[in-house]
Amino acid sequence: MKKSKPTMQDIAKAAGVSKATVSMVLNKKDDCISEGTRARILAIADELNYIPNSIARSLSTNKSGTIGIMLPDITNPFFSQIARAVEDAASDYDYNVIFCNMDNDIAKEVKYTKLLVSKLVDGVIFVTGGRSPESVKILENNHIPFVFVDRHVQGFEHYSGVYCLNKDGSYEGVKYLYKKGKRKIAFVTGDKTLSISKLRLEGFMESAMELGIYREDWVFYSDFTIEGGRRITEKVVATCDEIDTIFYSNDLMAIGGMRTLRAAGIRVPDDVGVMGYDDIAISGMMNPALTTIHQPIYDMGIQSCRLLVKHIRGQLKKQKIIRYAPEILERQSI
Amino acid sequence: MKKSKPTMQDIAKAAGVSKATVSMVLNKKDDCISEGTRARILAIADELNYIPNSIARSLSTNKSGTIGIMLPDITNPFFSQIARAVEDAASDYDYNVIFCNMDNDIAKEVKYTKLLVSKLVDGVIFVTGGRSPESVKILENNHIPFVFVDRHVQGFEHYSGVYCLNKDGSYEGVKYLYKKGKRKIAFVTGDKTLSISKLRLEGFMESAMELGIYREDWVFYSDFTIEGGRRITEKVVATCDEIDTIFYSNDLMAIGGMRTLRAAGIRVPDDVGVMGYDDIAISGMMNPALTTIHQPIYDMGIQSCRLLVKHIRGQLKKQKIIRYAPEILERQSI
DNA sequence: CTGAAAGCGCTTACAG
DNA sequence: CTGAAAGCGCTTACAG
Repeated sequence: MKKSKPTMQDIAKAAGVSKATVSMVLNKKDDCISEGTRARILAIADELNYIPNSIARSLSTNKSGTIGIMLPDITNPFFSQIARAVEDAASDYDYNVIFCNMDNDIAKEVKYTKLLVSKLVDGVIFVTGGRSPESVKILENNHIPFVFVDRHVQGFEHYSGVYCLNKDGSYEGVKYLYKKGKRKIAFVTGDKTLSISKLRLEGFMESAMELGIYREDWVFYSDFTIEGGRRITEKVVATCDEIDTIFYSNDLMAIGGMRTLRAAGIRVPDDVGVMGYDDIAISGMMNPALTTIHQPIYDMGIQSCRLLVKHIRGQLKKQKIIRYAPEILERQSI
Repeated sequence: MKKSKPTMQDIAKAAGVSKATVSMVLNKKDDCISEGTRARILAIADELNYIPNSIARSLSTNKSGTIGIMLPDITNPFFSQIARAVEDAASDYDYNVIFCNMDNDIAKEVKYTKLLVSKLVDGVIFVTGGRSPESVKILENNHIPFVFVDRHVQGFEHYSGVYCLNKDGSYEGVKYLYKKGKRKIAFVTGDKTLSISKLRLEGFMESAMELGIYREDWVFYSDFTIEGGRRITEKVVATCDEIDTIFYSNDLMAIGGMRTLRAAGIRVPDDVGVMGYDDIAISGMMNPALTTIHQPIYDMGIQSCRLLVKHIRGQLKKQKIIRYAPEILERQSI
């Protein structure tokens, strides 16, 4: 029942050595410490339930042992999956992870970035295609390594990141739909300022044009949420009743959309087919199960963290970009 | 282009004052600093893009400004919702949050707890009804405040926590089903070692017995995941074809279960009704939309963080428990 | 094989 | 109104 946490000093006193010696054995830099001293120190540390003060450690070493992950919203299954992967990988390297919900809000982004800098995070995973390069610049000025996942910040295309080829996904998606006999395809894209929105739209347009089925008035804009999907689908239903397929550029919108279609008495896939993008965990549970573009979300998270750790350790001379290929996952909504 | 982060010393030198003075103005404890000095210091700090080193600050103040949240799996919508709420509330108080995925693994739990202690977290939100009190004891020994959410650790029932009355939920749920004409109800409970599993089962049993519809062989055990729901549902379908309802003790299992029922050609709600528990965000999007027991998940998260902060600030003399009442949310699966 | 000492960047009484 | 000094709990050359 000691009033406060034991320190190295306490152990040192009890063992009759200096705290330098204690530090060495506790950090396994004890090549040259006698077996007896080491055993004694270890025993005392154990008995005292000693837990090192890593804040003090950080102050000397200038490393915090924590990384940050900045994402739009942990509640979105896509991001929680990434966060999970990052944390799993980080944990293997003995890093903790601080998460920050940005909500696509630049002010929040900057505020959090500064907080992470002040906490001396060793690196950050950036999963928010902020319209503003400000936060990234702050990181750079403070020499904190970062890697993008899924989406990058404008002007930082060549920095380290892990992506899944977005343009290819929607490009191939349209081809698949065409092969399935679909000719009247509406496309719903997300937040215009995001690189992934643009890329997915580009892929759609290119493919649809090549096949001669592109119609400008069948392209709709919404945001990447269930609510966004519901809202825009009402509009799609109201404005064009001749379409045979809705291709949503993420699963969350597709899920919201299917709900709206159902409420409107439109059957999926009989009356209209629905295609998603991402393949979040829940998509296979929908009724009908959602046909979508699969991305290896978990793997992307793992790789991003490994990449980050390499940067932190200085094992990478230059920026590195990892690209995955998306795959069409056929289920029942087409 | 300075090689390393500017410190208070740098500002002090540039302003021709001591770092004590700089510290005071930057921390707004500047009642007695002349307007001129303050302005000068602020201007220099701004020009240098000074970001305080909060690690150093922590070492002096013995507070880290971060809290930890320990949960089973951030990928589970229930927990990501809590995590989101906690982070929102924490952010209002200028706390960062570190999240840890426990996976119901005691070894991980203990490891993470020590890590959080070593990082000097100011408090922790504990959302994992660990079978073992070990982690909680470590927290206690190190005088780190914690509050439970949703589930508590055995033997710590009287510690601060935020709960939704679990027994009441399933108790009322059965009554509701009975009122709907259901008499042959199978109940699927989760991990036996968790307090919420026991409580929900108790509520079910009590209610079913009162109504004279309890059948021991209609109680099934699985775990709180989609996969767990799928697996157990196969068994339910195989062993009893006379049941008219399956009451799952969380939504994730119900969602998995509906998938299995569909695959088996069993229609919901026509052939068998399905009832969930939790009301996670996705439940309303299912087809049929899931009838479930609503819990105010987000609010619970917010309250837990506020409670924690009060503990941290020493504004609470004793432990405090907040209880919410669950509500039946009628949708279409019954 | 081990200790004394300086330093990491702050905060906080205490003086003046 | 402001500065000098000690201290937070570690790590890390450097001596011996």
